Amino acid sequence: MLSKPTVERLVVYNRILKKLDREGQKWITSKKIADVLSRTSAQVRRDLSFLGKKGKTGVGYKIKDLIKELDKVLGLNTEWGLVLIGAGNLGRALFYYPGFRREGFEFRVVIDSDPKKIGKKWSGVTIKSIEKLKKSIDKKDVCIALLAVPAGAAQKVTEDLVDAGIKEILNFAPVTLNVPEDVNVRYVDLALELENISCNIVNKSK
Amino acid sequence: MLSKPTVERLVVYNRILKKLDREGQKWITSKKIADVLSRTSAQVRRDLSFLGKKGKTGVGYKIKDLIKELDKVLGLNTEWGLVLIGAGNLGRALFYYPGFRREGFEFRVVIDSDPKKIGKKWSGVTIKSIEKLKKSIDKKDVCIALLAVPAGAAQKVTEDLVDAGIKEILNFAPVTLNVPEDVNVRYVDLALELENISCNIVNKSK
DNA sequence: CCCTGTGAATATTTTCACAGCT
DNA sequence: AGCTGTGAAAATATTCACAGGG
Repeated sequence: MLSKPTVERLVVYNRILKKLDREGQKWITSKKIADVLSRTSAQVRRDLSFLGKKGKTGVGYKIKDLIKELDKVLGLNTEWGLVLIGAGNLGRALFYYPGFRREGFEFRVVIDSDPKKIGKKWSGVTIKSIEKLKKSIDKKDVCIALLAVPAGAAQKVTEDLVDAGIKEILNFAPVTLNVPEDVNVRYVDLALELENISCNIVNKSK
Repeated sequence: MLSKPTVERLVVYNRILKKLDREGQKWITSKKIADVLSRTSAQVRRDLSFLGKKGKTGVGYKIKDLIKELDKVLGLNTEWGLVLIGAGNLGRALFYYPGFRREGFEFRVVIDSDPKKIGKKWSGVTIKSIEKLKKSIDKKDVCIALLAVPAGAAQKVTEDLVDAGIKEILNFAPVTLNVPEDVNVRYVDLALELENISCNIVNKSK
């Protein structure tokens, strides 16, 4: 239950609903949500039906209730501690990305291998060496790692993360990581995103 | 033919094959590719079968041939011009991300709205104002836009991009974009990636 | 009458399993 | 013997379509 494609859509619905809520709207129909995303209303209803009965027949869904329910299912009513591995250009962009904090994700530990960076502070978080990983994440209650290191370093660092007890990794390095079964990796691969697009262009005519 | 999930996997196969090629390997089997990705060999064969008959029964695939074929299908045997919209932290990380150039993607135009940034140069590319968009991309033969602006600015900029003739957008802004039918948007939504992970953690026990 | 919730139908994707080539 | 390519089966995911509530 709650398949991957469904979760992928629920997070988007949640985002849309929060925007409507900020704009002062109270109620929404499955059709309206569907239209924003160019999907079918049946799919939206099916997806939302996993939250338990929440809609009002003939009227639609109460936005505030839906958000509350979605936040619960998506785990957004807690604070999540993050560790960032790699304080380069991409790492910095992630660290200062405003969208994380807003949804309860907080960088508590930053790791880099460059001695010139170690000891520097980013908004009060001191950049540490990988040796300090386990101690830091235990102390700061961190359970999700963001990996923004060069491809060549990624597998080694991943093993350090696994040793330190991390079970969830968001990987930006352009390599497939080898991890134990109980560790979950999500891939954000920027070059591959562009390749999907170029494939699109090339095969558009067909 | 060539469904979205298939393309999503083909780009990954291509990456793996290029690594093996650099390491000097000549031949590969579907099973070996599958193992790296924790998938089934049948799926790899099915995916690769869309390239036309390329495997050798009893032996496997010649890595160089596969790469050549994949590059062709994925549109990687050409140079692609990119325009970056938004020269903030994320924009800079994207601009200097080494993985793009390597696969033939080149930033040729950079746009920002901040007068303090306009006129500055990044590796020889001058940051311009949005008014210069159409002229710049026409001159520089750009067909893919990377959108790295704040949520509030994204829809407006998108319309400028569409007016300028862009048909492919890789959007990093955390909003759903409204575009004409013939314009394709791919979403990279960093906060939503983390929400998928937190949902994972919360529902892991179930 | 409008919109939800959901069985049933359809479409898509993945896996099985094996014939056939080397 | 080992591995590909692919029909056929199975599993997933999406859409249809309508009963039923307000």
